[in-house]
Amino acid sequence: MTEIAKAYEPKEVEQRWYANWLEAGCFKGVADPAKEPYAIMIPPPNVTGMLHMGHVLDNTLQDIFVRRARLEGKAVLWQPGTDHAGIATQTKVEKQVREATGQTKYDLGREAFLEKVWEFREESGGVILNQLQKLGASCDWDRTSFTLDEDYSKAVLDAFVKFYKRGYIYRGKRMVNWCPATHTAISDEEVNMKPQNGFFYKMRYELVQPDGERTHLEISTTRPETLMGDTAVAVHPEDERYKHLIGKTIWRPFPRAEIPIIGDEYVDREFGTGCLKVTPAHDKNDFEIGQRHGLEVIEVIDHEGKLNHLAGEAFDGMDRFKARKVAAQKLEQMGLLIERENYENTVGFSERGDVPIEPRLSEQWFLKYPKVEEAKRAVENGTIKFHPDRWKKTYLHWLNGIQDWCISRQLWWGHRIPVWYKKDIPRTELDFENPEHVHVSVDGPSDPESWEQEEDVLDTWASSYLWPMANLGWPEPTAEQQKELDYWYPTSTLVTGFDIIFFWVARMIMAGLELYGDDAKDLSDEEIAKRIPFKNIFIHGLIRDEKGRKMSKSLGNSPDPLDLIEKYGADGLRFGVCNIAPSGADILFSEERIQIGRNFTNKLWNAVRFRQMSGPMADNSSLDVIVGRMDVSLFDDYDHWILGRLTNLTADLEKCFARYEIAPLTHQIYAFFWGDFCDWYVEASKGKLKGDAALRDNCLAIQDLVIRQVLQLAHPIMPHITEELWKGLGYDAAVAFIQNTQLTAASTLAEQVPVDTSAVARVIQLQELISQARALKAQYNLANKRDVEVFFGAEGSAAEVITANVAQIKTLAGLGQLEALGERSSDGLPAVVTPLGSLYLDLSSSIDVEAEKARLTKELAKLDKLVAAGEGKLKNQKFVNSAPQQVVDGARKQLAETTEKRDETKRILQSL
RNA sequence: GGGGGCUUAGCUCAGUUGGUUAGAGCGCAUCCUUGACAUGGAUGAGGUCGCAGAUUCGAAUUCUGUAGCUCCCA
Repeated sequence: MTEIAKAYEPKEVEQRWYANWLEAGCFKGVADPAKEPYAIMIPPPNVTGMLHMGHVLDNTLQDIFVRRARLEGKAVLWQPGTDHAGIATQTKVEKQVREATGQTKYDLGREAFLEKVWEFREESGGVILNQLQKLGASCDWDRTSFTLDEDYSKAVLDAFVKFYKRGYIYRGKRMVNWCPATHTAISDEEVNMKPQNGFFYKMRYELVQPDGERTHLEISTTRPETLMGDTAVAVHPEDERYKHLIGKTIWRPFPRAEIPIIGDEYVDREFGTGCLKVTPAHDKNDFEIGQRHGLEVIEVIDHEGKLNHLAGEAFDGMDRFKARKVAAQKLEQMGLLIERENYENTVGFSERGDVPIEPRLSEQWFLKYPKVEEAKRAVENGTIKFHPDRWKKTYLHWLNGIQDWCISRQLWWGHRIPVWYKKDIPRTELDFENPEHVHVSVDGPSDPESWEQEEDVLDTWASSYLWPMANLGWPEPTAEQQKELDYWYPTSTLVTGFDIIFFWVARMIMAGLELYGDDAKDLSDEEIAKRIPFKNIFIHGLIRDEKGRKMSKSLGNSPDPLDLIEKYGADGLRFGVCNIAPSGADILFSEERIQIGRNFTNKLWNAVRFRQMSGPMADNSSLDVIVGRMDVSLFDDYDHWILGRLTNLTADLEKCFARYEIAPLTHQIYAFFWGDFCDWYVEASKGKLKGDAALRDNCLAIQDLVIRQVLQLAHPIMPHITEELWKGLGYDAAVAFIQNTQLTAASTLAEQVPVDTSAVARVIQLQELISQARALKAQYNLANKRDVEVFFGAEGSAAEVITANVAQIKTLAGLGQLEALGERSSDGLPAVVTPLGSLYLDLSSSIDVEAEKARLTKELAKLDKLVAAGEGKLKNQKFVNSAPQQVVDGARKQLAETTEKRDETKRILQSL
């Protein structure tokens, strides 16, 4: 730091230090039995994704945790990597290919298409990781992992095979959420419910045998396009209106067919007409009703969301939304449509395809979740802790109503399911119990030519749920990997957003419990503690825009983090993001709100710059050396005070980390450094720095100590600037990088530096006095005059405090003279009352008596109220008897002070 | 329908187990380019802590009810 720029220029500093760190191998995770391990597995971003604000938040928090852990002397591993993001990546490449050549993936074929995807991933797969480096992320990049890496893939298949052999995985024809845009099944968690404006159609189906009263039944539906697949009409079995019709039949209007009327308790009598058309092929509930009553399942909508020939010739090949209108028209023409009313209902949308999902019957692979009870127990008994704690309710609630997970996807990009079918046996005749029919293994059959592999791949989450263990060498660790597993697993903390508690967090826990270790039915608490993937889960909110809307490309409300880094610096952005990251669910983001980060880095920069300008640099190589430069006999009240505050800050931050309370971090550091250190301590020091050399050097040693500690405390949040300043002030003489130093604990600090607590109390009084003096000056538009003369009316100990600190008071309040009032008359002088007695402004002329009277009258009223409140409280015997002694004493002291201030204010007012 | 969360200054939010006179940042007003910093300094205005009860000597904080907003699940 030879050339000191006036403003901090982050760009060059950040690039330089990041390169230095990489070169020195600062981020390497080295298992060291002498140290406590601390490991975080990154939530893998999509391999083809771009950095967005959500990543910035998530990774800044992780970096804060791991950098703090290093300063606490732990061995740290932050494992980076990406996942293959099945649907997202495949659709992206499909689109690219289509735009470039007009070809579909079917034109290319499976292998050629996958080559294209791999090419795409080679080009863009590293982008997001480079972006994380710009943010300063201290991951062990040598370990960068990808869910389709060879070893990782083996782990995924191995898990599948183990689950299959243990009976957790099965194949079945079920209703799934079908995405007609991406042609694949998706899990319940990938369906977003959105309110939609549509119509509620009321129509009539003709009874085959009229019951005398009526010839038709009225039926309500939002989806008339499915009526061609109706195979029954259901009523509630106890519905007086209809129950006599159960067992009779009714005409489906088109294709015209006689279908049964059935009784089923699922039907809500109050809803609509109380008659429900049942389409088992295209509605989950209808399917279940169909199962109960043995109904025929007629599929009339295909995988693309188009109707097929079973819907009738007129509809064959028609899109489902068009078919809805056409079906309604047709009903109208037939005189069967009674009314069409506006209706808002919620419709499930495919997260990836962003089209309404189509419930569809299809052959899929399912995973029955293992170790659900243990997964609950681990969280209930605190083996795994959520931070904030309340998220465990969400987790437990989900586990209580958990349904089997559809893990197959009709995609090509992903882990192809390791199941082979014998070629000469028709699929419908396969016996899954017979290994001659169906082969399940990681490596496949020894005679692959006589087998056909399952076409489907696994859901991406069915690979990333192994992330913590597979990255460390599970399931077949080498001797070296075994050591790593023993050392790092279970990992320390998982940092992620609440939106993937179901998708990922819970599944990782269950996978770990089932797979990490031998096959076991019931697990003891001890075994659970060994198998869990992580011990702590830090849940943060989602970043939204300033109006609370989700950030999205289409709204254009999502800033590019790289632009923000360009403008504010990575450290500024990190500080800003950390500063607005409360524990609540949503974080409203606006650029305005992160400017504080840039401002703070600049403040830090300039304060250190001022330290350099204030006097000669001295040996800063260690805490002991700096303490050795200090001379307690020269300490003034401010010296004691700032060191006391520094110890408090250190202790407060220790508490924050221990409790996973991240929100207060930046506030604490900001308030101490800007408020206490710069605004008070440095300002109070300015006189000393120009005077006596011994006093000056003592003061500089204290500043060096404070800055050193603050740089360490702030380093996890702002790694680059703190490293630069660390070197700039020569703290690096013994250890090259700040991250390799030990953070001094609050308890050690308290032992090293003597703090006179009575001095701390005096400074608080002095600050009040100085603020009052400044306010008095401002009242008379003298705020910026530095030669103002002020008298103080204090006597006794208060006068001693003022006299001892007269230089600092003059500097801080900007006074030319500060003398005892003595024999002078204070009549007519503007005055303020402080904890150390009254101050009088020497301004006999040009005083606005009326304004002064008004101000003091207002002040007096306020004080009267406070005195009354205090007296009332102390008159209350119950309060005096039952409140703790210190509270009562405090109230007495408070009242005494307030009363004195009130009386003094009254006296001054009367003297005017 | 089930579950969670929120409601404190104009805005965004802190407020630890109830305890002295409820805080911060931004914004606003007034003044200031004095040799660290205008990405700055000083001062000030601004709050019946959603509403109604209850417990308590004492409630922003605990409990009950209630209103509004929001998220998740069905």
